[in-house]
Amino acid sequence: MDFSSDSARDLPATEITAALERLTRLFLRLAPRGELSLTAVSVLSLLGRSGPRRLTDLAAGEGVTQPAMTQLVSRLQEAGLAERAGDPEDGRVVLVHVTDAGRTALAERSAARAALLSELLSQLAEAELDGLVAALPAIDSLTSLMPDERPATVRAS
Amino acid sequence: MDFSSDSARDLPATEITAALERLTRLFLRLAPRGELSLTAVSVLSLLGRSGPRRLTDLAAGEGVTQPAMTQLVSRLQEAGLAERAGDPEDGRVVLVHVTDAGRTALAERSAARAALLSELLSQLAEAELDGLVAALPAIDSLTSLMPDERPATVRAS
DNA sequence: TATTGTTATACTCTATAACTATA
DNA sequence: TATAGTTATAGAGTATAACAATA
Repeated sequence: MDFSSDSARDLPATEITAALERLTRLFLRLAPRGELSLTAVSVLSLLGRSGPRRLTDLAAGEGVTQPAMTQLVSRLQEAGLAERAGDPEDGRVVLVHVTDAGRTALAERSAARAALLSELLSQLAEAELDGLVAALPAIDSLTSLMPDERPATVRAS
Repeated sequence: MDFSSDSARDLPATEITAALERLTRLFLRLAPRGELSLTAVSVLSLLGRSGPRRLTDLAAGEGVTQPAMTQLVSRLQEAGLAERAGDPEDGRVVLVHVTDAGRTALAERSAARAALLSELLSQLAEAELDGLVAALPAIDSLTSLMPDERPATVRAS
């Protein structure tokens, strides 16, 4: 094998960007109406994995403003998916917990999404699917490289 | 090589779904504020590639309602990125054109995105980058499999 | 009548600015 | 004073329903 030429390193990021853009659009349109927003999913998922978090930390981690997180948590709370609790060590702090209903909703959503995507994946050629699997490590790395502090406005269409 | 076992076909779609979901979120947060929405980009891109289109066709193709497309085109027009023109053959029809400013804005946005992503890609190991490139055909197929008629509400966080 | 597009209205999610409460 | 969080208000983008104009 020749490791010195034709490296992927030489490929313009433009191609990958374009592909990711189409993929993002596909993924957003895959969502049935009335579902949890991507930020909501991300928050519930984090709370489920790592336990209660401060509202400010959640806002910073998700790249949204503190008021936006206040409102998201309020919506989650009204839906019974999360709860606010005080911090005994600091009266100003709000600790956000995921509820059992929140865990259930998250699991159901994941299953539904996987089913939808599964249907699409089943239409891929074997080689294409292998390619997708080969990309998983890169996706893991990329997403862990994501800076937390970017306060980007997320617009979805 | 063994093509009969350990096929990617056997992998749970759950893993791929989760990875693509994280990737989508990363990509959405990569966007500087005040940018064009994904639908706007998709519309301008289509108009640039294939020429003027009817408003109804654009709405169907983007999976949004006709009123939503009316409003998007109005915003694009106010921003000078697109224009409305009548169809001499059918007085009811509005043909949407991209302007030179629209082409420019699209090109600049693509370049900016590619630059941001490039920075992240440069931090990947060679093998990871190769894996990402290997996934491009699958992403192309997936996005072309996307049904046009899904009227999903697009929520981005 | 059917089709094309717009207007009216409401909802979700976001932002910035101003505010309250605690440290 | 500084920090944590909320409230107030506005804007983008979407939907459904009702409408106008043309075929």
